[in-house]
Amino acid sequence: MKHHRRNYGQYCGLAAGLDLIGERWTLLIVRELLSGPCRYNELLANLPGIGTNLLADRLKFLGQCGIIRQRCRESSKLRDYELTEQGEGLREAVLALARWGLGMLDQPAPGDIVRPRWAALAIEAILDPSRAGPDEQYEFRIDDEVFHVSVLGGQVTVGHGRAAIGHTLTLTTDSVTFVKIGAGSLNPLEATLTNRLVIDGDEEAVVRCSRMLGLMA
Amino acid sequence: MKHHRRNYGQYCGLAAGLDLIGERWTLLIVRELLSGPCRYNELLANLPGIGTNLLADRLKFLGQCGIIRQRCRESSKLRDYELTEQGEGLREAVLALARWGLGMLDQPAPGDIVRPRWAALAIEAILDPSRAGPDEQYEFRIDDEVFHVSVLGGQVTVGHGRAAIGHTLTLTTDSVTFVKIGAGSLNPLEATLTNRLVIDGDEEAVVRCSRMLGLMA
DNA sequence: CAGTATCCTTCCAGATACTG
DNA sequence: CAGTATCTGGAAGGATACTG
Repeated sequence: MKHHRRNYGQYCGLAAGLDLIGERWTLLIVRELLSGPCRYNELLANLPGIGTNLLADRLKFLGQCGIIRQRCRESSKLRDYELTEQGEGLREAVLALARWGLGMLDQPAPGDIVRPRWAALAIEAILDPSRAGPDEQYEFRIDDEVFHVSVLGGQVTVGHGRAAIGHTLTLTTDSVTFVKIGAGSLNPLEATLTNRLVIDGDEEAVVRCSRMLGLMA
Repeated sequence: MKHHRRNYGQYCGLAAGLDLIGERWTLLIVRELLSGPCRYNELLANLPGIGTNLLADRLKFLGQCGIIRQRCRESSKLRDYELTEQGEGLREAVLALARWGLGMLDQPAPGDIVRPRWAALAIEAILDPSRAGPDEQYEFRIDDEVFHVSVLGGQVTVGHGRAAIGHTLTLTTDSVTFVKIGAGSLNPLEATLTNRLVIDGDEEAVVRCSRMLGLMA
């Protein structure tokens, strides 16, 4: 006998949305899945503190709502979770919230954890596609992970792994430094001078990339 | 002896944002304030189920975070709450979430409540400023409240009350009908035929308005 | 690896009473 | 009117142990 899931009882887009993804941890699970399918234990590892029962509950509910689905890979018996089209539709909302949250962010509190993919989220949140230049790709090396930003016909996408074709710029940094830059609490120039940020590539590309990320006028 | 407010402990824009506005009711309070300053009892009345202590807690916390402030009107001793600039910064995130939630919304469940201002939020969520035409204003009469949409130099704003200058279109409907249209579960043409939606004004203006709201190609 | 099951703590809803 | 204070049952969250 399942009890009613608590909901706001309002016929309103926001309230209805929050009834689905407003509970604790849910949007962070979506954040993880926005950068690609994940296995159960990957989620558990990237969401320190969640507790396995809660993760299972959330995944089950999100599955019932049609926001995520389980993908069974035939090769191995390992299953993983991925966003459905509906779930992918949360990207804009997540980026908007992340952008706002970045603006409210200051220094990391002692004990705070960071992940390279959250820095990648920051990239996606702060970049302005309307300032994109001609087609090219950038490679971001954050801690031990690699991401690429590709500009293609005015469309900008951020993805995991190396750039498909040759990139015009390589940026190397650590997660904290990048999040700080995104939050505006660290000047990219200062980070470069202290060697916490290393940019390698064509000077013109550096200008185009910085402009797109809103780091210079 | 204050307990620690539960937080995610992640140095990430999204997690930091959720630490501030991720708790139950919080974003709905922000939603209310996005359409203008509100008094305590107004909030209480527009958020059925919240409970006075919880509302007080949330308002206090939002105040401490600098997301809202209390405005003391000298004329009367009545105080009201309004968003700070930081709080206003949540508009895009709220609209993005509302847009997504609208897409997931079906029919109102029995017992669901609706408010005209939530329908106004739906207007704001679905309208596409890039499809705005020349300067003009529209007046929306939803239940017993009036809102205006004004197009001014490509900028589109939705506000409470009547349009400042003459409007080229008047739309009359009820909250449920409008939210349904926004959710895509009711065809505006059908609503017009059944008289649940009445549009009055220049035919050209109707086309421009519908286009901006994404109700026609 | 991918979850259940269990136990305990904290938070929330709803009611009510009180204050300036 | 605009809150604060207190109480209570129930639901949600967190930690840990266990299982196919």
